Amino acid sequence: MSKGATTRERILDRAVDLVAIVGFEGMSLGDLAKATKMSKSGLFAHFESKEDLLLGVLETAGAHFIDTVISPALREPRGEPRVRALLERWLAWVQARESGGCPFVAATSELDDCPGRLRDALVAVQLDWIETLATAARIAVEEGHFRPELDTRQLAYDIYGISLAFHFYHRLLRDPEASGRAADAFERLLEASR
Amino acid sequence: MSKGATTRERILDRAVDLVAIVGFEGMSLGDLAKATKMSKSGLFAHFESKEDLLLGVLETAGAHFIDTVISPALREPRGEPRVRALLERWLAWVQARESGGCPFVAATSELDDCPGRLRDALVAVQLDWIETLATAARIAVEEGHFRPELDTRQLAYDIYGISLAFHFYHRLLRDPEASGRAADAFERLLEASR
DNA sequence: GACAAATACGACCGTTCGTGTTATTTTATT
DNA sequence: AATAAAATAACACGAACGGTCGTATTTGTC
Repeated sequence: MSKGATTRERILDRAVDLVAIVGFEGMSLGDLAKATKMSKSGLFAHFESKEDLLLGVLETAGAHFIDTVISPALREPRGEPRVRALLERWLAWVQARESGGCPFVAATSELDDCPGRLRDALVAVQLDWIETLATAARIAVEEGHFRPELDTRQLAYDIYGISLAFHFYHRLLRDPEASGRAADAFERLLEASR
Repeated sequence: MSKGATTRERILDRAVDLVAIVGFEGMSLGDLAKATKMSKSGLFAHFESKEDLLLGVLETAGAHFIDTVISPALREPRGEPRVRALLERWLAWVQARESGGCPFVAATSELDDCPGRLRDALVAVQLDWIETLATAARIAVEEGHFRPELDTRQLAYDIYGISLAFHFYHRLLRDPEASGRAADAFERLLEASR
């Protein structure tokens, strides 16, 4: 791989962290230049525009998400264990970034009213995630772990809610019981799905 | 009331709407000046600093929230009807702002990593809301609508999650089934609480 | 109607924004 | 070692940022 591509990746990796902390709009090229110890122009030469850079950030974050949340969970046995792994990995994904939280959550509030490629990319990532949850649930039905008539897309919604509530309790309220609350809600949800 | 105070309120009202759309960091004094048809300096004379203005925005939004969500719900009969009203009013509060959504949700991602008066004010509003939910649930236990051993603070967490998932489904994904999903989740939650 | 206070304005400050252009350094190839 | 190419830096730009200031206009009081 060329040095340019390597540098580009390094920039995007730092940008993902920064975006999670200061938000999409909040991250300036100057900030990112300092964080990467590059000049603003040297950094910017790797991208056509700031929107292009931010698209790269979403892409990179998506790849990280797949690597650290989805792929490991998919290696768990089909059925309930896999569903369980998906939530647990997601919680860990949020907790691992002690400052910033989930970059997709951070991006949502800023982009939900701004039509464009950035918003589209974010929606695509979120739909993929929800689809992954629903599919894992459907497999759990097939495996006989969950009730046959279970609405798996509704289950995906429910898990999504538990995740978001955790994110807010943990990061805004700094509630030490956040993960306990999430676990409690999740166990009851699984129980009701069997 | 003096004319100055009236103008200040008018500014803050517009600012609440604007903040919900473009976010806390996203709203510039210039934008707000245009939205209020005032000069930037004439507008700014009503505030010590931008942080002071944003604190006013949080305060104003909090007052609106109490008027349109909490107070009407508290007029419902004690117990389950009141709990139900709280969620329904919250969903309506989000849907009413067709652009922007809930200003507190918008503010959270931007402020959760920025210690200061703004963050403190936001946390206070959210804690009040969660407290309100938990109290309504506790009353429902007293009234015999819910199980005596119900963990009412956990129920508040669960409702919080349903609300957030709705916000994201509705505003980011533009899912037309968002409110149906929320209703479904809520009914099951109530059922399990009885 | 005069006058003081309250309110709003336009012009402007220094800074930073995203984004070009141009020059210098680093890397790869011969 | 020389040279072409790639990568980075330096610098400049117009616009917008939060914020200040002196002045004009409106307002309420006598």
